[in-house]
Amino acid sequence: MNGSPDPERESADTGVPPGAELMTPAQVAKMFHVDPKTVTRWAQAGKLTYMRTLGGHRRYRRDEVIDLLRNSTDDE
Amino acid sequence: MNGSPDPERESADTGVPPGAELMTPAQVAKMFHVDPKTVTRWAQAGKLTYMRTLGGHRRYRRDEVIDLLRNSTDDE
DNA sequence: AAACACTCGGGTAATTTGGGGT
DNA sequence: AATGTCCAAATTACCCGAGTGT
Repeated sequence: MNGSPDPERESADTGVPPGAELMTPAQVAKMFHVDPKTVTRWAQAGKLTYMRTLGGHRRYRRDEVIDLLRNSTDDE
Repeated sequence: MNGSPDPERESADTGVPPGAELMTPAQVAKMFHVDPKTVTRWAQAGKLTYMRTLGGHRRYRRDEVIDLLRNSTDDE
């Protein structure tokens, strides 16, 4: 039989470090209470880092959004 | 100083060459923050190479997924 | 053998994209 | 300069029942 016990049946380690999780435009838009289109403009303006799905949709980094939200939520 | 435990140990056990490890649809989906079904569409569209289990389930190359992720990142 | 999570298909809503205009 | 809305096309998300689990 199998000598190995079962060290790991389902490794959840996708290689995605904490803070690198991605968000959809709608998610970010709701956090700022703005239109998703506005979030897109921020991304295009280079104010927000993003990556794209293979279909071309943008995905935003959660940690960066949180950081931006902090800076804007606190009246500078 | 090395905080990293050890990124991979399966290759030593299975004899699979580095970078050739396979990922499930759910794993890939989490990395892109999309639905597993979407990953399937990418595969069907030829945007992602895949193998199949004997039962017909798709498996993706971690190597290629990581590369696609890095290339789609708009980080300058 | 049974149970549970995940994936397979298809089909149909909801979201996103890009450009243009207020 | 910055934001919200309208449009059409494309992409993605959720629904189901049935099969897989290197």
